Amino acid sequence: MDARERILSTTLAVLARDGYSKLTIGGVAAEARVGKATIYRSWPNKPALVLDAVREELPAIPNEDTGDSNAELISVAHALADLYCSQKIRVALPALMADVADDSGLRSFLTENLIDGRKATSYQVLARAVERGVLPEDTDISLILDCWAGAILFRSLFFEENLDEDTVRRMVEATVASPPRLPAA
Amino acid sequence: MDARERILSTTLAVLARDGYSKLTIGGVAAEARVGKATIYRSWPNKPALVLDAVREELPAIPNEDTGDSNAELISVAHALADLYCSQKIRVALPALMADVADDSGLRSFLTENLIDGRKATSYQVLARAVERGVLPEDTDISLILDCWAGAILFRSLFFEENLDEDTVRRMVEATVASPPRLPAA
Amino acid sequence: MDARERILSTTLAVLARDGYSKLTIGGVAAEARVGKATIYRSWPNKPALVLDAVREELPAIPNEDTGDSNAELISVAHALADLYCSQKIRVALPALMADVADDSGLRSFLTENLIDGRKATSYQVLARAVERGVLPEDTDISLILDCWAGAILFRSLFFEENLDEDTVRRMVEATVASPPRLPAA
Amino acid sequence: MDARERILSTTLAVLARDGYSKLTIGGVAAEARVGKATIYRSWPNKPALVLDAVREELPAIPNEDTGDSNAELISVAHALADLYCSQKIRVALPALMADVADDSGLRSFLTENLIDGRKATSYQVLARAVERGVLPEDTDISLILDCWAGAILFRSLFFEENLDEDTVRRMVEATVASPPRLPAA
DNA sequence: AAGTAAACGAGACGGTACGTCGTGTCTTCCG
DNA sequence: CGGAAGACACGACGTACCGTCTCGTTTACTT
Repeated sequence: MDARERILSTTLAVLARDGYSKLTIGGVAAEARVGKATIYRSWPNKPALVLDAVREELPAIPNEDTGDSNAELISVAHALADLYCSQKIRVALPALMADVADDSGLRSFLTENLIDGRKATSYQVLARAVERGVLPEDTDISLILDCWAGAILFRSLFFEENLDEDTVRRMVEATVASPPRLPAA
Repeated sequence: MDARERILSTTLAVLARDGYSKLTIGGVAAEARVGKATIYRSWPNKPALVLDAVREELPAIPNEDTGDSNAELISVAHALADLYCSQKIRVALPALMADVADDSGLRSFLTENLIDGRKATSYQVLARAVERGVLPEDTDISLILDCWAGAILFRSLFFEENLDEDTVRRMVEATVASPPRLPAA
Repeated sequence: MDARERILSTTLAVLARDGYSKLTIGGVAAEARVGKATIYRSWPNKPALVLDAVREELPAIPNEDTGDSNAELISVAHALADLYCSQKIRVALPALMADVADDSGLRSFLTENLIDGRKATSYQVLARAVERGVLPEDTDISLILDCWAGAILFRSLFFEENLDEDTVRRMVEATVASPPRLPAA
Repeated sequence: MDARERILSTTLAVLARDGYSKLTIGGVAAEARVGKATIYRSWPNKPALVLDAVREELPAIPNEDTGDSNAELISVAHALADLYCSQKIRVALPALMADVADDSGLRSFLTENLIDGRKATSYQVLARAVERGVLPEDTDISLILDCWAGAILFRSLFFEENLDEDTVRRMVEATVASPPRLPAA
């Protein structure tokens, strides 16, 4: 087990045990039996380290073409819920968002790694639904996705409440019944 | 101008000028020509101070009964957008959410002060729309509000993008055309 | 029991209980059920207060003319030992000496109140011994007194050791046998 | 020039310039371009730091066997005078004595470092005088030394007066003529 | 007896120093 | 010779007292 692995897994362990604010580069180094410099050689600061540690093994968005767009849409929404309600994300994301405020490089890194890929995948699923006529031509796909993700994240952040399966389904059904449209161009 | 006022207004000024992470209790104290102890006498820590400073003069949710529920719904959504896109909130909210993670007392203080009141007011407006038949009896009002707020906040946080007037309108229209329903009970 | 008395006796009590360094004006005020300003109205600072509190009821130097100068000299030396080994003095004097270093007004107040009077009295006793021929005409009385007081204080300060009765007697006897002389003029 | 040296020499400089009471750990750190933690890593508090800084380069007690015990005794007394009247000691010792009152560990450190060694050396010189018959067999050497040191220190502390050469000589002569004896055992 | 002034308790206030902690850089020394 | 160990400069933390300053509220003296 090389240093990098030990550092990342220790980071996750400390994060889960002590939370983000009590996680310290020095603390992780000590616990991973690693010199601080070894950490700083690979990551410029705490949010970068945490982001790197958290990034992996998060739920992905399913993009299998099953022929049944309704089912696909629901599983996309579920995947979003799984993502934003995962323990790692709940513990680290708010703090990362905050720490990242001073560092636009890190900000885009975060957005690209956690958000953009999943949004692109989700977009493909919804675009397929449009092609199939399940959603109208002028559907504002991006807005739908942000509503879904936003609702999920919002409840997670402020109410410590995860969207349950049924609620996700009702939200998706309502959206499908009448999705937001793109501007008239 | 007494100490409390001087502290709060200095806090807002520093927040706007330097951002949350560079705001320091000692710095605010010095700039407000106040002893640090005077701040600590009234607020236990930085997030509490910032929250208190930020809390005031944020846009409220309009709740006038105009007879036109469609217009009312749109102005509620606009008010939410104004809230979550206000400079104060954008600068402070992510950091507050993060700092608050270790302190459930502060967490509920934040939720109660920034969220709950506005959600309750918004709820009344939507409930009126239900009474008038603009929205169906079994509308999941709370879910609608969290979708709206979530979408707005999500774009603000990750894309530094504020929902423009037209987008808000399209989102509301889609919701009204087919709102999410409450579970079958 | 008026304020002044309450303050002084509380000061002595705190001094005995907590030592000089842990004695604070605010603490004395609280314990004496007195406002801090009431203390500051009468004493400019902590050493002044403590000095005032300590000053009273300290052993005086006996100056009775008994006809037996040898006995008188020994009781003077004993009185010095009693003074510098008294609990009040041991607790407060070093700290007073230190605090007083920045304030020459207070320094002379201390010297005058604690030292000068006793030294003058002691001087009289030794001068009487000179008159009687127990000590030679050119005895350096002042140097004798400073040797005695110095030895006592020195042992008290550095060795936490009080000069016992026998040691005092032997010191005095040696001095009487061959006292230091004044410079040849 | 490493940190330790820089700290100690800065401490001495500040001590001489500003006095003990205005010497601050933070101030020394800033002036020595050193972090406060670096000081606290090596010294637990201000008196320990000052004691360590002051300890070096203080006059030592001469212990050369010249064959002339009278001259040796006088130079011992002179060395004591040089010690207790040295600027470093005058500035720091009273405050050290005071601060040390709460910390018996530091107290013994002080005593051992400043006093005991010199007293032991002085003792040897006087013991040699006893061997040579300059002083009687049953001389209370320790009491002599404490008288000398005490007189010197006493005048330095309370009268800001240093024992001049002649006075030291007269004090020593008187002592030699009739030293205090040990208890009859 | 009422009115007024002084002294008082309580404690907020601006400041200064404290001693601790974490950061990110740098050096030392061991395997 | 790469990496652990940790010293280092820096700066914020939250606490404790300082000495000053308002506040009301007793007291106790004047009228």
